[in-house]
Amino acid sequence: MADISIGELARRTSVKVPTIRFYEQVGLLPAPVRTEGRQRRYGATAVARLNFIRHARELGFELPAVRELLSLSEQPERSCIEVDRIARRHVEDINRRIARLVALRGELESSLDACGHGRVAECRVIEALADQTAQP
Amino acid sequence: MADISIGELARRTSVKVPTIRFYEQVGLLPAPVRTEGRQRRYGATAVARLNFIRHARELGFELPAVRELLSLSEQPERSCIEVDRIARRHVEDINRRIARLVALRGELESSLDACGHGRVAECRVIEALADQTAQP
DNA sequence: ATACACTCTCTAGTGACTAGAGGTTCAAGG
DNA sequence: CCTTGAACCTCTAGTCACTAGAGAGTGTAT
Repeated sequence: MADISIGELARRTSVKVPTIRFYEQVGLLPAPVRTEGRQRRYGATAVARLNFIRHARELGFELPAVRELLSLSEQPERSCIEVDRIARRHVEDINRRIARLVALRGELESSLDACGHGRVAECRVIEALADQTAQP
Repeated sequence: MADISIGELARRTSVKVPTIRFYEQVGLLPAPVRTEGRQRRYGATAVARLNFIRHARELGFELPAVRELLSLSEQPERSCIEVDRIARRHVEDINRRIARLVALRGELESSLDACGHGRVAECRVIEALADQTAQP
């Protein structure tokens, strides 16, 4: 594959141009070769690496985790256990977030159900918020 | 209630001191009276307002929404419809987030299930990430 | 040769705080 | 009254993962 510009790389990976530069800045992508006019030119490995990053980000991995996964993926002879651990930790984190959101939704929906759409003075949603339930 | 210090307000509302100052800075809390030495002193209304804010934040409302809810709660004669709308929009947002997280978890768990804990070279999790599935 | 889309660097902004530096004030004990 | 020390003050900068914009330079097609 001939070298491609940053815009073309963006098109092929669905990652925006400023984001690509940002990834380079934080060391997720290696600095590419440049034209005489100092424009970036990328090859096939950059496309693959950036797709990997994008997919991991879509799955909700944070950048430090992406960094770890990238570095593991470059050591094909190592055991898969670390990868497994990172992914499992992430699944647990997702589970916690889901549980929290479900609880929030429950609390909100029950005040909404109780809301008679009268005046704000009698609004259950507002009441629920104004409730003094801080522990001392 | 006698006036209380920012630290005491923090204790009574479980909101950290720097966060209280931040809320004042962004106009969520009115600037309180000060002692001669320029220290903040709060009354009962500040405790109530900050509890309201804290509870709304715990429910996942963002600061602009909290601002709206606060302003509505101060117009007790108005209809409750606006409050209802804000809360319902928020429930929908929570639903979207839950759906997304459930989908992510599914994708992650199926790669984890397929992972035989061998070498990274055969790791399904890594494979799934490296998959070239960007739309052109 | 010119047009113009693309690229460059750099700075600053987002949301909702959090952390730290360096200095001042309050309340209690001696 | 004096001292100690916890709590307070302001201000700046950092977090995360980008996003937006200014102002200048480059590449390519006609």
